[in-house]
Amino acid sequence: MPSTFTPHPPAESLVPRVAQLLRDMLVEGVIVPGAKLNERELASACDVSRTPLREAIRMLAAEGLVALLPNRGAVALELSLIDTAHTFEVIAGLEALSGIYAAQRITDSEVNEIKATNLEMHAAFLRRDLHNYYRLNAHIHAAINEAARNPVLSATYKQVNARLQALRFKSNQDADKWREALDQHDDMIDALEQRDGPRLSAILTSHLNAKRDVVLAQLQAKADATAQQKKPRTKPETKSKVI
Amino acid sequence: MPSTFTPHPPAESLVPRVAQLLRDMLVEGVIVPGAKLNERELASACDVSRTPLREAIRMLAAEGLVALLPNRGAVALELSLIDTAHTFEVIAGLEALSGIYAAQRITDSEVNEIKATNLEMHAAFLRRDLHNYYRLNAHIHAAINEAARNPVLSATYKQVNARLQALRFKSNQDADKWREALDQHDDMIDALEQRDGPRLSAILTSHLNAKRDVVLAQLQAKADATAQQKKPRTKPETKSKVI
DNA sequence: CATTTAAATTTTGCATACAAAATAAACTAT
DNA sequence: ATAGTTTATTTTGTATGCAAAATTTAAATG
Repeated sequence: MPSTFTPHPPAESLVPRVAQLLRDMLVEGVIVPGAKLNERELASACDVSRTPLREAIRMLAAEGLVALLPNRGAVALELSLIDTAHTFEVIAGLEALSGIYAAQRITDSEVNEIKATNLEMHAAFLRRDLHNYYRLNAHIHAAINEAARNPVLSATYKQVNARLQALRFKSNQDADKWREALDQHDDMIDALEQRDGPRLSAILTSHLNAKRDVVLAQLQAKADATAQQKKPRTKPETKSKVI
Repeated sequence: MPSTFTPHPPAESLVPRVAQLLRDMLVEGVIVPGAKLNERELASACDVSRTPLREAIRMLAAEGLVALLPNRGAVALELSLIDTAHTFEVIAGLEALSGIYAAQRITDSEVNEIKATNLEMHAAFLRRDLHNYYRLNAHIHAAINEAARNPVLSATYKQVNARLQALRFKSNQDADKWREALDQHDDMIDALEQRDGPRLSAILTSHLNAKRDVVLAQLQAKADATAQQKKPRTKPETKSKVI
């Protein structure tokens, strides 16, 4: 109980706050995929008791961001190659759906905002500014989703998309594919301006499929590298702790 | 090791079990939309303490089956007309997506199983056997979803669909529309046999749109009736408890 | 008699306590 | 030493206790 007066009143309850903290940690990669969630540790880190922490963890489990192991707590979601492919299939479907409705419901000013963001993204590309490129890219996709004017769709999209974000696959990509992605974004905006839902939907689908291929290739490469690391000789002198 | 031998070992932990119990109660209508979930009451009904019950409730909240009200517990999901429309849009999109992949991945024996179920459903229609009609209908849609061979899609579909199930809109429908729905099912199977994904997808979309219209009309009618009920006179003698 | 206001009760939210299970450490025997 | 076994420690799962907030009931005021 804080005897020192709290600047902002008790605010909302702990569970949603802790859930958001954990969500951020998972999506930002502070908690890496496969890591186990120690209740005592996280509880003290979030400065709450285990009760609200556990309730938050259960919410994240229902959201698919962590997996619950009976009697063994929770671990951060770890997507296999096949899981990732499946998740991309769903995301592609949800974005395609967003595209259909966004084309019907988007306002002119929203289109303008997306156009502006797209230009900023091109600028980030020219500067090879990965961080802002990804940020602006995510912003465009989120804007299309919002323009679909369907909160159920938005929530579903965000939930599934968060699992992919937790992968943290923002590595530098092939220049050609990158340029291709930018072209697709230009096409998207064109379809949006013409309010051509089916075309926007098709572009989004192929865009997401291309992204899926890039991500899967990266994951595969990373997996190969890790496997290589594991047997450079028949047996490395000592188990070199890979931290 | 338990000294008193347990017929079935301790089994799994309480939270998943309680969550499924509550899920069933919500989907089966034992807990009606808008009803408040009393923790003490439900805990004793499920024969557990409030701790695992609360964790289960948080999971259902993340699944969208209940809403959490700060300091006021949880209430069973209550969908407005517009919420229902939004949810149907998402379900239609997810089923359309399932259709695309199911056409690519379904086996002959799975198609046969669906054909058989479809015939049983026709039989149920002839007998005006609502209960089995709805059961078999749900079974067909679930089978198509499974045939898409995408666990992420299946899970997402089930999660969103559960919210609609909780509406319990299984009232007797217009005979013409009903026949129409049956025709659409026949068409679906035809498209499946031909492995025509886009066609199956289109049929599923229009099928779901038709279903949405029926459900919305029913909800509207019910809402009108309730509104009517509310002012037959300036005030009914006593608040007649509608249980 | 309706409408506030105040007291009593219930209910939620959170922390703590304890048992069962899992994990880590220490020990023994080969 | 190494494998297996036993003991200690940690960690999870569940129940209980208590304070704050909300709800209900009763009293009081106009």
